[in-house]
Formats: sequence, structure tokens, C-alpha cells
Amino acid sequence: MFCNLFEMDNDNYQQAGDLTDVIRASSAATSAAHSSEFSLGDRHLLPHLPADDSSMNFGDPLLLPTSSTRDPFLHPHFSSFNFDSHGGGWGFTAAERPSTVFPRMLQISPTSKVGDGVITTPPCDSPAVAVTGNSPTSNPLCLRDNSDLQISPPRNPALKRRKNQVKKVVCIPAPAPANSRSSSGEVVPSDLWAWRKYGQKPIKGSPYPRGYYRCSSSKGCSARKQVERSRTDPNMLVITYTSEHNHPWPTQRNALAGSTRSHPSRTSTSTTRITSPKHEHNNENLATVTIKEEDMNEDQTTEKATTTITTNQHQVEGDHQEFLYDLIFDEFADQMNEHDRHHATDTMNDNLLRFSNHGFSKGNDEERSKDPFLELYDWTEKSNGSLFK
DNA sequence: CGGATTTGACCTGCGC
DNA sequence: GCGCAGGTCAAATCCG
Repeated sequence: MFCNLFEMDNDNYQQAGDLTDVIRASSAATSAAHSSEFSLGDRHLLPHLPADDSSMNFGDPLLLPTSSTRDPFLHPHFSSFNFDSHGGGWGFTAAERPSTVFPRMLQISPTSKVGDGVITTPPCDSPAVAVTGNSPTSNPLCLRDNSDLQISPPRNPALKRRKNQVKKVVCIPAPAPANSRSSSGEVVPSDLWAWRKYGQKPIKGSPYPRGYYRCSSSKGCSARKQVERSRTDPNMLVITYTSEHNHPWPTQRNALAGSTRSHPSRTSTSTTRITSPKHEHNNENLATVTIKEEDMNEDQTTEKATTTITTNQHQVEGDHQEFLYDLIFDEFADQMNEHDRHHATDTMNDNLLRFSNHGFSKGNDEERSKDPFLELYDWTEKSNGSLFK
């Protein structure tokens, strides 16, 4: 279910960065929805966490909820956050026993180095993270279940073209075909921005083409994104955002106006309730989005942050899923750009709490203008009632 | 008719 | 220098 966090490293992007830390937090969705204590990123803010930093073995069966032997975070009753940060110093290893309100949070030591070793992570439908180094004795991150994914030394030179450019990579379940589809039949995700497709290229080694989009929400906006299917899991879409929008969030209506072809249903006042085929396929009622932020510089490409959000699929449905993914992503990634991790933590928590709270709270106009979730709620309520069941 | 998509051509960066 | 692959351009086409 989880997208391969390092897929882009192997397939498209060179990766010279060290995998320095990983945070994974999960919680019982319903409990989290009613909790105001949950905090992401700071160990001392996490409830029910051990005081000591103990190295974590990902995939340690002893830490798995009993209902899932592959990935504890895929349990239908779990709502998971996953944050990877390279050099970010986001707390450290911590774990909570299963079956508690916040079952666990895992993080790899920020001081750990992958070095010349190989990092392996599983494909999208495998346990989310497994990391190892070439020297278990020198690398405290020697972990189990690391058979599938590899991070090698930098090898894709194409990324050196655009230096000093930040890329944000999002991995989401492919929208249902009837949900968002271009005239060519290619499934495209949607978000609040209006995008105009300006190119499509077949990608070597991949049966799926890559679509190139630029922002059409505002003239002169340099924001772009690339959309392609994951090679390891065709049911997942990998979206790479480059450059930043130079204009405010578009209103929902503006976004709709710019996407008449891809999202004809958006102009309708009715709601289509479609469940991601990915989840149906896996019998998992979870929605997952993986976010990576990369920083291209002179000598190497470094991954700045990776975030995976998994929530109870039952709580979000159909046409609105992709909105939420990008909303969460943009909100969170923007905060990370400012290195304001505390704010990012709060924002993320707030958003996800709302995400899982059977609806969004209404805010005043000022709040609404800052908060896409409020705008979304406003729109969805006006158009079709509640976003959630 | 305006705007979005398609698609072949062209450009750029990199390895050999 | 050449070839390859990724990224972008722009004319043609499509669609509401």
C-alpha cells in the first residue's frame, strides 16, 4: 500500500543524500480524530513515547499490530503519518506499543549515514520502510525487511540540469478512471490548482508516459508538475512538482474553471462516490499519499523531506481524495520550506485531525483565505453537503 | 470561439 | 562530437 518512498531514486532521480531520519506515526483513526495531543516531529511532544532513544528495527514483528503482519500502518483502524527528512533532525527513534491510542512513531537517527551502502525499501504494497547500510556495525540503521528497494550512489545525471531547484514528489493512489481522466484516457489527479498540459513523453524503462503540466491558475506562474505512473505499482501516481506558485491559492471555482476537460464532474453539483481501485484491490480501507521534497544543488540531489499520509479510506471518498492529498501536501511542504517545523507540525496535525474528523470546522473569512481546507469545506458543503460520510 | 490537449520537433545536459 | 534521454515548444486539433 505504501508507495515506495525511494522509488524516484532508482527510477528517475539521482540520490546522493543520506537517509538520516524517518518518522512514522500512526494512530487509531477515530481516536486521533478526537485527540488534540498528537504532535508530529518533536519527540517530546509525542504522547506515549518512551523517554529513551532506542534504535528501531522497521518491520520488527514484535511491533506490529496483530492484525497486520506486513505493515502495521495498513491496518484499517490506523491512521498513519510518515515523515522522512534528510538532515532535518526531526526527533529520533521512538516507539509505542501496539493497540494504544498512538501505537507508535518510528524514526531513524538523524546522525545515521547510509554512506555507500544500499538502502532498500519495498514496493508500494509492501512494508513502508526498510533501511540498511553496508555495514551493520557502523550503521545503526541495519533493519530488517529490506529486500526490495535500493538507493544507490547518484546515477541519474538528468537531474543535474536544473540546479538549485526544489522538487516535491507526491505519490498517490491513481484516481479512479471515471473520476479524472483526460481525453486520451490517461488518469490524471486533480488539485486546487489549474494545470495545463504542455507535453507528454514516453519514459525509458517505463511502459507509462510522463505528462508535463504547468500552472494555468495565473499567467506567468512558473509552477509545473509531472505526472506518471509508478513503475512498481501502476495503481500509484507519482507527481513531481517543480517551482513555486507565484500567486495565492486559487478559489475552488477558479480551479474548476481551468480544468474543464480533465474534470468534467467538477462543474457538477453532484458528488461522485468512488473508492480508489487500489484500495479495493488490496482490501485496505486506507488512502496514502507520499510526499518527497528534493533539493537539487551543484553536486548532488538531496531529498529534503518525505511525508506519507495514510488515513482511513472510509472517511474520504471519491472525487475529493485527490484534493485532500494535494491540500495536505501543499500545506505541509510549504511549512517545511520555511523550516518551521513546529508550525508544520501543528498545521499538519490540524489538517489531519480535520481530515479524519468527519468534516472540517468552519472558519471566518480570514481563516478561510489562508486555509484551503476551510475553503474546500465551504465549497463541498455548498455543492453537495458533507465531504465525508 | 476560446481554451485545453495532442504530438512531433526542437533544445539541453550528460555520458561515452 | 555524437547519441541518448528528458524537458519544452508550438502548430494542429479537439471540445464545451
